[in-house]
This record gives sequence, structure tokens and C-alpha cells, in this order.
Amino acid sequence: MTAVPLPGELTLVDDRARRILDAAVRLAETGGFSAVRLRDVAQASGVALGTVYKRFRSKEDLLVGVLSLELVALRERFATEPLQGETRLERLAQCFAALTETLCVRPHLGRAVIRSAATGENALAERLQRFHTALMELIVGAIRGRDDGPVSALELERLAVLEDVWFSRLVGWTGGLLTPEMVVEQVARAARLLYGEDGDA
Amino acid sequence: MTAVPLPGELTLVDDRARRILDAAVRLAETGGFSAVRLRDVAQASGVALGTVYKRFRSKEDLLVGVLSLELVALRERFATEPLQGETRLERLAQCFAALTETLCVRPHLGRAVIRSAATGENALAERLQRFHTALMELIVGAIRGRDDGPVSALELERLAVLEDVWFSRLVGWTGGLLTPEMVVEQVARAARLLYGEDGDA
DNA sequence: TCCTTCTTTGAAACGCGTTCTACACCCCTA
DNA sequence: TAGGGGTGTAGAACGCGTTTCAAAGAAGGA
Repeated sequence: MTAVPLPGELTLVDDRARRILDAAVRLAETGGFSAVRLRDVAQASGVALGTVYKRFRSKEDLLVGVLSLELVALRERFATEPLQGETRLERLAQCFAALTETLCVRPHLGRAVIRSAATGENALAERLQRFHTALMELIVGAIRGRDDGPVSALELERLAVLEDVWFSRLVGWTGGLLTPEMVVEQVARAARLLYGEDGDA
Repeated sequence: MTAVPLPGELTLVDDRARRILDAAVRLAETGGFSAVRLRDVAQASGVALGTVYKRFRSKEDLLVGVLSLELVALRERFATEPLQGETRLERLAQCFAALTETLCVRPHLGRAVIRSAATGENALAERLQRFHTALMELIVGAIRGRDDGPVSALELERLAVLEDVWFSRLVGWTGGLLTPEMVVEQVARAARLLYGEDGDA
């Protein structure tokens, strides 16, 4: 009996898929994208190669699956320890700093995952769409103050822009053009441009 | 005698490299990334496979080279027929519309090229850095009005953000999530967010 | 003209993502 | 107890990016 993934939900993977994802993480941590050889993934997770392809459409699909797991972990972390910033702009910066840190503390893994997400394969669209939605929800939840009302459409547009900036800069990091600190700093600067220096709204 | 590429310059490719790039364009136009098989590129351009690898470090490198060629063509077009918009914001929107159109009129080619640029290979860093610089110069030149002064640092930051938005959304297009019209529209909207609705500054 | 060095060539070889095939297993229903 | 559909497995096979290598040109320099 295999668990069927619900629409919009990131998790809900069966036992085999979980082991496959774990193996992919281990391999990517040490050697990055190229070290995630699907034969090795299969062996390390104790399944046949065909089973890997039964769960994931491609190597990139698998690594985007890893990305989703990271997001779930971060979501739980934010649930237990909310961001501390006074203003929304501060919390925004902290949020993207945490997101960046999550990907950059294990550089090989982060690069592999981002590269996979950036590939732009049509087969990845569905998974990436879900990831995008979940990320947006995560950010919205993380930056909302205790006594804030609902986020406006304007706010959502700004957040989408910031997400784009973040993604682009991460690709720059992946390519060796930027450091994680630069990524964080530049997203924060973009946020200031969008919100005005004061950080109200 | 092989032409040595000057730093910061996109063109200056020798005859063989040019033929290789042309062949890559032809193949990518019809079948996209996967149709650009380097054996075919070599045969179609009349050189040996080793020569292709002498000029380009990888398949992605080759396709980023194609991207640079596109940029050169667009630069010449802007030089002969400047953008017509009244306000800087209008010209900005037109500029990104032209950029998007350039990539999206031949979808297979555009997707292949963007995918290559998004790969985040360290080996591509240098070439992409040059491309990025040239693109920035192109945009700055294209949106400057006849009687404008030099662009401010603030303006450059805003443009960098817009470039990020554009890139991210193009990746979205590549993945089948967005249409070219949506890309253009959303970049324009981001510009309005950054500049304020009026479009001065 | 001969030697040296660099480039190009043709072809083979390697690695790995991806697909395919044949077979075993398990659960279900008749 | 027999049969059948779905899933997993082992392993081979295929395609293509990339590397390697020996041999052939090509372009100076003495």
C-alpha cells in the first residue's frame, strides 16, 4: 500500500521514498550533484534502480524532493521558535537569512538542490509549483507579527519579487559568483527598496 | 591564429567558434536542449568533436555563448532604433519586453539557453559574469532618456532587482509555469513597485 | 629545408542518466 | 488451490556528454 501524495502537501512519502530521499541527501552532502549517482542512491537506500524511478521522474525530481523536505523542517522550526524582529522588514530579513542558511550550511547539498530546481524541466513543474506555494505560505507566516491583519495583495507581490531575487542570487551563489552573506544582504536591500526605508506598511 | 576574447567583451569569436555557435542555434531551434547533441553540433559545423570542446567547456557553456550572441544582436537593434516610451518606466517595460521576446519567439532555443544559464556550473561563472555586465549596460543604455544624467546607485540596485525578477520568471516560463506575457507583465509590475506608481526618479 | 610546437582530426572509450526485460513476490478473488 | 494484476528486483542495454589518444597538418624559426 503506497501513500498517495495529497495535492498541495509536500510530505506524505512512503517508506521507500523516504529512504531514497535520505540516501540522496547523504550523497549530495559529501559530493554534490554529481555524487548523487542514482545507482548509488538505489544501493544506499536498499531498493532497486527501477524503484527509484518509480518514485521520482528524474535525478532533478529527486533533488527537488529533498528541497521540499528542507522546507518542511524549516516550517517546523518556525512554528516552535518564531522570528524575533521588531518590524516586519526585520523579520523578513531574518526569514530569508534562515532560508539561505538552510541551503548554504551544507554547500554541496544546497548547490545540488538549487541546480535541480533551476533546471526548468517541464516534468518538475508540478512539484515546483507546490514548493513555491508552500514557501510563500512559510514566509507569510514567518513575517506576520502577533497582531497583524491579513496580508494584502500588494504585500504578496512584494514577497514574490523578493522570492525571485532570492532565487536568482542563490543561483549566483551556486555559480560561485556570490557568497551566502551577499545573498542575504542583497535580498534585504531589495526588501528595503520595495518597502521604503522605514519598513512599515 | 585564434582570436583571444577581450575581458568584458562578448563577441570576438573565431571562425570555427562562430560556425559551432550557429550550428548549436539551428539544432536548439528545432529540438531544444536535448537536440543539441555535441556530436551533431560538431558534424553540422564541420569540425571535430574535440574542437568543440576546445572552444567551449561544456554543452551549457556553448549555449550560454549563444545567449551572448543574442544579446549582441539586441544591443545593435537598440542602437539603431531606440525605445520610444515617454517615461523611464515605460522604456523599462519595453526593454524587458524586447528581451523576453528575443528568448521566447524561438521557444526551444530560449528554453535551452535559459536552462544552461541557470545550471549554476562554476565553470560558467566567468562567461555569465560578462553576460550579466553586458546585459546591465544594455538596459541602462536602453532606458536612458535623451536628456538624462548618469544613473544613480539606487537606480542600479533597482535594475538588478528587476533583472532577478526577469530571470526567475523566465525559469518559470521554461518550466511551463508561466507564459511570456506573464513574464513581461510581472516584471513591469515589479518595476512599478520599485519606482512607485508615478515612474519618476 | 628540417625541427618544434600547437591545433585539428577521427575514433575509441568511459561514466552515468534513463529505459527495458525477465522474473519473483504478494495480495486478492474465484 | 489456481490465476492475475500490481510492485519490486537484478541486470542488461542505450544514448550522449565528456575524455583520451595517436596521427596528420599547419605555422613559424634556425
